[in-house]
Amino acid sequence: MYLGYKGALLSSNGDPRIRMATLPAKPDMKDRILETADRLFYLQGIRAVGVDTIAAEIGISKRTLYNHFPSKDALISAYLARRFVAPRPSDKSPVEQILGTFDSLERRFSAKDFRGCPFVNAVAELGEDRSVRKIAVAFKESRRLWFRDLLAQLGIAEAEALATQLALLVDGSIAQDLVRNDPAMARAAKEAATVLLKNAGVKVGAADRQKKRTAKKRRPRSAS
Amino acid sequence: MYLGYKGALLSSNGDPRIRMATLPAKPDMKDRILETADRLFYLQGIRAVGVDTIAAEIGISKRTLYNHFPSKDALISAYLARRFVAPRPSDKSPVEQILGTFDSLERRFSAKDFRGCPFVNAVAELGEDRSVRKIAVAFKESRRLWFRDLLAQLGIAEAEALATQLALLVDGSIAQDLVRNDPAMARAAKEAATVLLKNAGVKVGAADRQKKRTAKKRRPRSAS
DNA sequence: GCCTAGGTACACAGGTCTGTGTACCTATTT
DNA sequence: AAATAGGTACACAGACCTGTGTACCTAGGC
Repeated sequence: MYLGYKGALLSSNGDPRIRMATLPAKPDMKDRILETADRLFYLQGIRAVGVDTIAAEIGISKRTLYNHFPSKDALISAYLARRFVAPRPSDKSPVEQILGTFDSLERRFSAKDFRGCPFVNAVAELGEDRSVRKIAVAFKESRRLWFRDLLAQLGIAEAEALATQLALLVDGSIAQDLVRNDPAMARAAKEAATVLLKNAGVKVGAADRQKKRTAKKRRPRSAS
Repeated sequence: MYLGYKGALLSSNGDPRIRMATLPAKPDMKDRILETADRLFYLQGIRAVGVDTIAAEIGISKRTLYNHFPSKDALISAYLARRFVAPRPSDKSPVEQILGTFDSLERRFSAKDFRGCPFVNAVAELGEDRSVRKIAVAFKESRRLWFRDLLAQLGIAEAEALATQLALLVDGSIAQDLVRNDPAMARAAKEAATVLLKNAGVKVGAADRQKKRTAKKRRPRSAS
């Protein structure tokens, strides 16, 4: 027997007036669908997850899903749009923000539900789909520009080129971690980023270099 | 009417003795299947390509395909195994080999049939598939070790760490090019790699830095 | 001349996928 | 009280997928 969401369960279960007044105050069905689709798409792959699966996971009927999204493609687009979050402004120094990026990455790599960059994965999976490519490019460029502006604040002449290189390190560590499942890739990227920054004339303080709580079996003298 | 491959066409087309002696010397059906699967899997994605499509592309029946590979999974494994090519030994200096990697990448990026790293793509698409992950890790590690050994030849102390960083740049540029379709990502990676090498005490000659045929709108003084 | 290996053609089982149609049920608004 | 909005249950169309069954045909080796 299919029960669906709680409201249905209760109301099909005796006196309908028993149901709690706030129950059908479901927190926006559309959001629930999107959130579930996000999780499944990201963890298992877009093609690997059918709309049936998404609906079943929430406990709604497929019909309801299609009442909120006209097609799976629309759901995919919404999924990627939802993943496009701009970095929030910070009080920290530009250098701290730049290097902190790699600390964040390391934390995310350590989470067991990290599965690479959703945009890169989507492009890899969906190939030449125009809209997917478009949003993926926009995302990559937004992060590059974020780096560039921070570097510009530091007065770096080659901010453009260096921002691109930092973006390479970010995506490289993500790809490597996706395959290897090794959060140390983020540390390696941070060390490389530090060298690049220093080479561009940025003063990198020791506090920026050593932020980690647990340094596991690292050679202490490894320069950067 | 279905004709299939040339041998069938000719022999069903009048006197059977007309057929050229070497025609059914088909260059190993298995290889043809694998080569076609490779092309389609790589360009369109593994899940996106059915065995029907592969068979139709060659002009053979699906039955023939299944006589050579017991399942699609086996075909996928063979595809990835085929992509696992170790870098061939070279006479060039270690530095030239390392930096030449990025020149090769730029050339590959410029080809219109480049679609990222097949191993990363397969992991992104197939998720937690054990055998896929295994071969992908092996491939990534083999390249990292190749870098490491070249660096060791140069007497670099931190060969391990630096090799990892170079690998990050390689995969970063691949991911970025997959999304952006911009071969310049390889140049950016090469410039970053040059900085890292110099920082490790490697002497990088001008010949290593300037190998490109056409330098398009580059600031001439951009350090590396 | 016969046998075998490896093709071909074609049907089909059984599953999954996206997307729709339809009838009903319930809560809120008017 | 009636209408509306947004659920549910369920069937189904139509496509596509992997994989199998079967009967045939042909070239080459014995």
